[in-house]
Amino acid sequence: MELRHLRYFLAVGEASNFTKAAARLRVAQPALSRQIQDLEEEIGVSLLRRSSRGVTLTAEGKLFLEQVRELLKHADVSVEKVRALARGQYGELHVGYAAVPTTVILPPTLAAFQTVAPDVKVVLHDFSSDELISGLRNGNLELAIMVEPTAEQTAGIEFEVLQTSPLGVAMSATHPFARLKSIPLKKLAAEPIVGLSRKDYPEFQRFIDRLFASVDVKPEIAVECDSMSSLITEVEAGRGVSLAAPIFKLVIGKRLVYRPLTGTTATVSVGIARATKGEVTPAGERFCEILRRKSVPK
Amino acid sequence: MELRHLRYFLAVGEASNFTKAAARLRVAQPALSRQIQDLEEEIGVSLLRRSSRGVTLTAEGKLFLEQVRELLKHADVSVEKVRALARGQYGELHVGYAAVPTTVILPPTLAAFQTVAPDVKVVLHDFSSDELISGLRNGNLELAIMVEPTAEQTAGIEFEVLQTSPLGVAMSATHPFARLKSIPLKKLAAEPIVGLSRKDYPEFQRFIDRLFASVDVKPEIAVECDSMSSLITEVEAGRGVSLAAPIFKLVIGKRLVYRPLTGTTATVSVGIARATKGEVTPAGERFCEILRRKSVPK
DNA sequence: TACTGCCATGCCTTTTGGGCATGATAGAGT
DNA sequence: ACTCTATCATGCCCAAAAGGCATGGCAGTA
Repeated sequence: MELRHLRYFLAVGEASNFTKAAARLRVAQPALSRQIQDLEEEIGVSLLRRSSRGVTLTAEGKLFLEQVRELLKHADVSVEKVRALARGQYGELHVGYAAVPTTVILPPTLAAFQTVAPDVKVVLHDFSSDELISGLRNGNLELAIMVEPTAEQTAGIEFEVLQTSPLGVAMSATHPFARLKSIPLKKLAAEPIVGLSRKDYPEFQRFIDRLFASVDVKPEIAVECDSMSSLITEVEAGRGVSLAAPIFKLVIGKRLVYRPLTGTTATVSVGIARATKGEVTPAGERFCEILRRKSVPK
Repeated sequence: MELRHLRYFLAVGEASNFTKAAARLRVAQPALSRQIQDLEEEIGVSLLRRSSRGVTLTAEGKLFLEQVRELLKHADVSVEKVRALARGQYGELHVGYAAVPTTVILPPTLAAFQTVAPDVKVVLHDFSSDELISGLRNGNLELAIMVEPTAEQTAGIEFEVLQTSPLGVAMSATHPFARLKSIPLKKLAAEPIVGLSRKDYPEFQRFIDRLFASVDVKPEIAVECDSMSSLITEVEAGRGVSLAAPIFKLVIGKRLVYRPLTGTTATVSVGIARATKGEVTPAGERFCEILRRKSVPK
């Protein structure tokens, strides 16, 4: 039994007439006749009652016709799904992201992506840097949108910068720094700093080190937080100030005050990370394209 | 695209190796290679990654393989269903029945049928004679197990007798007849009779007429009931006595008393009715066979 | 380096689907 | 009643396509 038999049977069943069905199928009537005979012989059941005024379906034929309709539909849909997957318009896309640095780009990217590829299920994973990297390595994540990882993390990981921003400082409104328009690096160096956990965010530690190397100080890390919300709470409570990028303003609301950092040219970059060996699906590629487009500062 | 392509792809996908898949399919490896190439070309997506150590599925290939598994399974099941339908082991069987006359034969028949054809959904319809006949005529019923219909009803209906029984009389325990061992027809003729409605059970009226023609009396029909339970209630209440077959004893419990009727050789027959033109499915035929077997008095 | 296992390609054979002409049949129209 | 016409089946032939065999290219392995 081949799909041809089923297609032919469907045509005959719907037309109740070999001649017309044959015309619709663009084959000669005898050829069609043969194929249907072969089909009936193979399944061993007579599906049609022939008369000199057309054909009618037997009970078995009716049942089979239903089944054949479903079957051919299923076949079409299957092929279409595979094609859509290849075009990046079907499937699942697991995207990891660092919540704070992506507050601006991620929502419009998602929206744009969903209009372009509505049948792709985007699964978002809000992870720490460390979890993002290991997610990429073990294949649970296809892409991660995150702060540039450190050299150790980068093994087997590709990183593509999307946006680079200057640095700033976040502090509680009652902190003395809040009266300044901007904070010089030297002043910051003397202040206790609320940081991110070494374990989950190794790049933070490295970054701090490099930043303060220029002024030859090792700042005091007052506390290491394992999430942004804890960090904000700690800063608000006055345990210290925090390094931040301008985007940080969006998530601190009125709880904290943000001031630019001067006396340094250091910047922080956000971008797309992916496993060097990991295959990126067409859907992933599309997602990246949109990300790049949305990242161009207007 | 033909089922062959799908079968071949399934084999290759499962073996991850053309050569082995070809062996399993009993075709030469190059032939298989070609078919898979054709398949990939047709759907326009590469499904396999060839290497010199076998093949691996691409993401698209994995998706397609799943689909193909379902599809081929579905095809098998469909054919099997059609064959089962042809063998009378699948489908729906609408059987109408007269509740009282079939109390003995129907349950064991159903039980036997369900062990023989477990995948046939038997749909039972407890109808009046009139409803049974029209059900057969309009095709809602394939078979009906009922009391022999009258000549008018029989147009376009075939009837096959299963069991014939003598007649008796049912009455309340306090009725004077209850003290007799049997009731002569002549005595019955003088008694008010509780009958069945002319509309729903036309054969009842005819039957009464023929029965009493021999003694040349027109009995008084005290009340016409439209169901057996009403009839029993009326008889129990003393509105009159009722004609009955021995089987009636099973449904009256201790509410009524049953006595044989003498002075007549009249009998009542129960059997299978079907539409002369209506096609009886193989399942229906099987059901009839079992009915016949179960109807042979032991 | 030779070897082995794998898949692809080229060429030929076999199978089979399909076209054309024609036959058989039964209802419709005259 | 007879022809006409529409319908499906059959016989025969051809062409397309599936399949087989031999072989080639490639990569990991002994």
